[in-house]
Amino acid sequence: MTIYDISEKAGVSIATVSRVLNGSSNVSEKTKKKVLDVINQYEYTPNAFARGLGLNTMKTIGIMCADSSDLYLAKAIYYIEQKLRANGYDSILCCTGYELETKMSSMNLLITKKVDGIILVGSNFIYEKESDNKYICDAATQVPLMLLNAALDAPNVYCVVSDDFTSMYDATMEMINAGLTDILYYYNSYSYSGKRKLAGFKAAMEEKGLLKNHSLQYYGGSHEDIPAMTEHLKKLRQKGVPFKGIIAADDTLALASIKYAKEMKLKVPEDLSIIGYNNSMLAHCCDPELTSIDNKLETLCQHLITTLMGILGGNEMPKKTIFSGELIKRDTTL
Amino acid sequence: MTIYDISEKAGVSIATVSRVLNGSSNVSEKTKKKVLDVINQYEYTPNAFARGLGLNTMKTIGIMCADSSDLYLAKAIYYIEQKLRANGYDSILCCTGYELETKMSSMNLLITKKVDGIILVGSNFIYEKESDNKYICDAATQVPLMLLNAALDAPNVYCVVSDDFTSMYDATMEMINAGLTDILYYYNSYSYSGKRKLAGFKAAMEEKGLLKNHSLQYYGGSHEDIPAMTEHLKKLRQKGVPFKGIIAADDTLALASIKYAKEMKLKVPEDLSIIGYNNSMLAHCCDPELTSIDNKLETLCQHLITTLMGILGGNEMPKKTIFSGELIKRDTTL
DNA sequence: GTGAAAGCGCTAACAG
DNA sequence: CTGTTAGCGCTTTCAC
Repeated sequence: MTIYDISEKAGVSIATVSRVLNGSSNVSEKTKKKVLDVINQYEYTPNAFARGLGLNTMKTIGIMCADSSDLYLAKAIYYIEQKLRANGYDSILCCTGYELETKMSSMNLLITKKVDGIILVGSNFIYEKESDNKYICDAATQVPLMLLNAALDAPNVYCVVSDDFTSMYDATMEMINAGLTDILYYYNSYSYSGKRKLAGFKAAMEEKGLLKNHSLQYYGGSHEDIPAMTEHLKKLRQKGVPFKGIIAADDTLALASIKYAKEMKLKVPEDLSIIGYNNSMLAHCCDPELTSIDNKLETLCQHLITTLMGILGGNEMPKKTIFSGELIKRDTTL
Repeated sequence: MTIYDISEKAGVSIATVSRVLNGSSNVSEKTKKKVLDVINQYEYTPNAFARGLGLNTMKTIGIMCADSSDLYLAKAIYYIEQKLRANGYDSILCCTGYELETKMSSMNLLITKKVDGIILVGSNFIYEKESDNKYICDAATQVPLMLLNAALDAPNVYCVVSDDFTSMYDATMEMINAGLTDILYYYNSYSYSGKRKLAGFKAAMEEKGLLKNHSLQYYGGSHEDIPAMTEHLKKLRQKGVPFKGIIAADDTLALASIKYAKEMKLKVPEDLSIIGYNNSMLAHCCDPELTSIDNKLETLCQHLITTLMGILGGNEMPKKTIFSGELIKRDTTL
């Protein structure tokens, strides 16, 4: 069933059918109804490929994320997909993994598929070495590139970020002001936002003259392996590293910290204060419940989509937007 | 840059270019190289829309899931997307929500977009009322429909399921054999697999003559609201419902059960045994760590994709495949 | 082994 | 207000 069949059965030209299909003006109510009746009768729907060819768009946006099963990324994808569809766009999802090479090939694939834009979810797409970010700039010559929680200054790339630096700075200050001096920063990523968080922590600690050699503790294992993280902390303690507070770059790491406290018979927060990041569902999963930084993910996503729609609509849009986070206090801090 | 440009620059016809592009036979090595050189030189890539129009496929599969941020569904999506791409297919993701109406509209959208197949992730797409499943059967007249952890006997729909009945039956028996008699089944879904699990529990309990009126406890609130689940259990105890064991249809519910035990100063597993379902990362998030049923999600996904690829390749494939689960014992059971 | 040409189904400019 | 027609870029017979 094509537009030709419909036009024939309705006794009009294909142009007229196309017009009613696209809600175009300048069709008399009468013929409009006539056409619509035939369309409904035969349950005709236009061929998306043909339309795509003519319009040079199929109204789809590529979403890239390293791992869609990561709690935080999954939530972001959920928001983004919903909001895109509310704007008449579909999403092609690409779980790229954490390797540059697979990211590049996913990017190419999306470009080849002629998506209208690409959203990079999460800060791990930006690399230290400028040349490693070339794949993003290249892609941006073809379609608008949106970064969620990452920043890159290049033509046609737009960033929406949470102010991780300030969030972390404030959280650290809060812990310091509660009287703690030995505070550990426990992190597992050198991504864009990872570095911002770390900088926020360092700034606060240095300001108070509390930063020590051992203050920064990097965990290099699997992102989901909580027992391994706990083990890592135990080793630290065995080595004699002292700490009364842990600020984690991620709720998972914070959860591992709570487990660690339990295994060491430390009371939380009396013996050990803990702050997490992301304010994910995990914050409710533990005992005591986790104090965590909320970075307003839904707001970020909403803004990102609004921006993208603006760009696709041909409007000038801000290249970078920053939202501030908020510390949600629960029971792992004094 | 089109195939015409290439053909011109290479001094051949577009047909020849098309042939080398599609790795067709019957092109002399010499002209092949000539064409390839031009293609590489201009970094030409064929227009996916035009190709789609001609071939009537763009090699994309629609993935529907109620909520991509649900821990279990997110994992499934991750596996599925990766395996699809490994087979040369892309995924269009649709987060449908839990309403029938939005599911139907998502389904239509995917059909309209002319995907090559649709995967329904999770058992909440199948309804009690047969007429409510019509949207699936209708869609299946257009493209193959794959159900993950759900079953529906209809033409062109294929199911890959975990044997939830047996998994739950075995787990229940195990708890009974450990000496418990007052066991609560705590669930939050009447989906296909939800009902299978429930049936497994009931079968075991009835077999031992232990099923009581209050054995089955339904939680109707938000899927992520752990405090609400905990509260629900407290109310139950206040009402005088006795239980020494909880079998949860979901790790989240099990986690809430652990929280409940803590708040009531009950020792786990001595005073209260708990078994969860899905063996998600949550099982490691709690203290004590959660005994949970693993339903081999990756295996299911792998098989589902293999089956789908077979169908798309024109092969006869099994309409329903069942895998069995496994109880992973940790510290919430005796 | 290669080229010419007929679609694929739709949109949009142009003519009436 | 409606119809005619020329693409959109590729695949695929069918000749040569």
